[in-house]
Amino acid sequence: MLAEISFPIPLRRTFYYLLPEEMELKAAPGLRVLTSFGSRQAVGVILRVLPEKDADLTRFKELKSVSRLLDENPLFPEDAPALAGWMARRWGSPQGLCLGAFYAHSPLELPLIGDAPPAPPAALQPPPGLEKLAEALSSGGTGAYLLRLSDPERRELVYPAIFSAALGQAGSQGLLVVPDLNFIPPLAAVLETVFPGRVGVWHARLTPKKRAEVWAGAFGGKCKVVVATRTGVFLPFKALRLALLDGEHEEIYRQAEAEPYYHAREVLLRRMSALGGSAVLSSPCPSIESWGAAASGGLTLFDARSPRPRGPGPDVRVLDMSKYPGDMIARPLADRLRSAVAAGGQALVIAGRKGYASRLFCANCGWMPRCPDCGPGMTLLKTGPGDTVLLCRRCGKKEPKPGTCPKCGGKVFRDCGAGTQKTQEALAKLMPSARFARFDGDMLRGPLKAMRSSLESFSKGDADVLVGTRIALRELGAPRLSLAAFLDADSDLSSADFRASEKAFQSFYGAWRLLPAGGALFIQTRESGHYVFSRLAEMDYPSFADGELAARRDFFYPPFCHIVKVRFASLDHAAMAAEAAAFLRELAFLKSSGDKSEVLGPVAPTGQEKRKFYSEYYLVKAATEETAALCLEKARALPPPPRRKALHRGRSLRPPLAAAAGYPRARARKNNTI
DNA sequence: AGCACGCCGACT
DNA sequence: GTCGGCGTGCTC
Repeated sequence: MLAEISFPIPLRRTFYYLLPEEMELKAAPGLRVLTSFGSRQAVGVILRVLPEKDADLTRFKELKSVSRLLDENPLFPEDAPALAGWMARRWGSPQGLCLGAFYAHSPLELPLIGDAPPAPPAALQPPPGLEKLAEALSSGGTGAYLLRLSDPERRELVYPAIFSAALGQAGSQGLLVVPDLNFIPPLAAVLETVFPGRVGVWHARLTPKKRAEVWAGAFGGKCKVVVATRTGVFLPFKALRLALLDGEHEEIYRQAEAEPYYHAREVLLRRMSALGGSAVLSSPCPSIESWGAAASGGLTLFDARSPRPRGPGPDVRVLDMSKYPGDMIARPLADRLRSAVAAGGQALVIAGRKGYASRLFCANCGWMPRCPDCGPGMTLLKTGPGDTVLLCRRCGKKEPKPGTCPKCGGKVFRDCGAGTQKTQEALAKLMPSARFARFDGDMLRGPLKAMRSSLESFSKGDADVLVGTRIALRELGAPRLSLAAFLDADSDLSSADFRASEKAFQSFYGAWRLLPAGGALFIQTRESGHYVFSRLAEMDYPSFADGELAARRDFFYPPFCHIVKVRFASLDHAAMAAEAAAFLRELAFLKSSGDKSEVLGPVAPTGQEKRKFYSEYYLVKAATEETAALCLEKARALPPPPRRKALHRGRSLRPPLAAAAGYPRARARKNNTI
């Protein structure tokens, strides 16, 4: 008998190994094996056990034998190979890497499973409005729910009650996935009161010893609940009954930087459905995908916002920056900032993303160039030293920088858009005596201590002003917050991402929720006519989400289609064009498919003709998941153009360029959700 | 991914 | 003369 084995390597192939006779009966899909692989030993996972006659072995001179069977039972009762296969098709990564995500932390020798004490959880009264959800979860069975919470603080009340209701059965386990490392300690602490001594935490910064311990706790059942970051969706559980995804709209759940690509929300839903357990997606402002799923019945919506008689909420003011040409901080905001801080309040200032392309405007009248083809404001792009052009981030159109303002004839232009540092300097000038703290994306990467101390200085009240990027929002607890301001909402809105409006609204909404009734939310923009602002006044998320969903339907975007982004890159422009043309020929079948599937592009996002490196991408909007997967396969199967060895001679090219030199390689990946 | 092999420049 | 950097090819 043979075993078809998958290894955690970036290869889209599996390998056949001979099964020694004594393993023939024990071998089964989902079990790990130790084998010799090339010149080393490697752990792989059996996908299939098959007789020799069923495999095409003509290409091999000899078959190696499996050296050791590592497991007696699959680590994942939900069939990890099937889930990994689905992931591989859905996001286009090699199945071996997808499977590798599940098995990555499994020890060679599985831990002995001790008997877990069958302590019943402390029975908690479900919070008002959630009795039905608690009832549904406690009755067992399969379910997928969308939970709308009002304040972040309520999570610590609601989540323990939900887990308490769902995990009444002895041996059943729960998983709580959070978007941020900093959320783990407080949530683990409140769960600890329900399941004393049986709460594990899981994240990338665990020490090896702790990691092994929690892994074993989840696997063996000692952990009743694990509180985890994104990678927790791949943990093995003995009897997982409930998985709760906190902040389900957060972008962090999408892994797009390294293979395997995946979206933790979808993996979790799929996994719980395979297991026959329940999944709860929680957010104060659900993703439009989940909102759509709730509308179509895929998710059951529970609204658990506390009925708070807020009266008039915080003041929302959209400042049209074309009225304040040249100002980084408009006068009304500056005044309010000063008075808020003088009165002992705290202010949160959200700067545009660090390093984001800036916008050009006339210093005299505030006129701002817009894309003549599709409308949004154009961003400034440096093409060389002292050389800039205007770029539309939506369609990729480029325009020369105007010499004079077409509206007023002014000759002086300024650009806006500033990072957190520059912003802090400007604010310090405005309020010389204020104490500042800063929080941007870099701090998530840096040492935990630095991150915590920066946030704590604000949450404890030591700092008056926190300057940060959008991510500072979800980190925040601020006792005396009375003002929040977005200095440059346009950097979000002019993004090419079809999710731009959704993300912008979620940010505004997130800041608004942090504010007390007398507080104020300021938004600076040069796009005050943009439709997200028309819905800001009432801060009614459902009405925004309904409108957004309708727009997605009209313009055929997710969740109504599946998007495949295919990028071409090469040093050789002609070769790239040829490859792209070949790709478009392959996709000709879309037109005759009779559905709404279509191809957009090409878009050259960096688009610099003068550079020696070219790239462009296409967006395939596929009507079904299967069509999307097919397009992904077609892109991948494109014949590689002839290699040009000459380029590899002499001094070496750095890897990305080296890859581009030989192959104008097509890289494709699926980037929609649900 | 990892690992070996082979080609060249560099250094005891 | 070897050492080692990296480009290239292979893994049942």
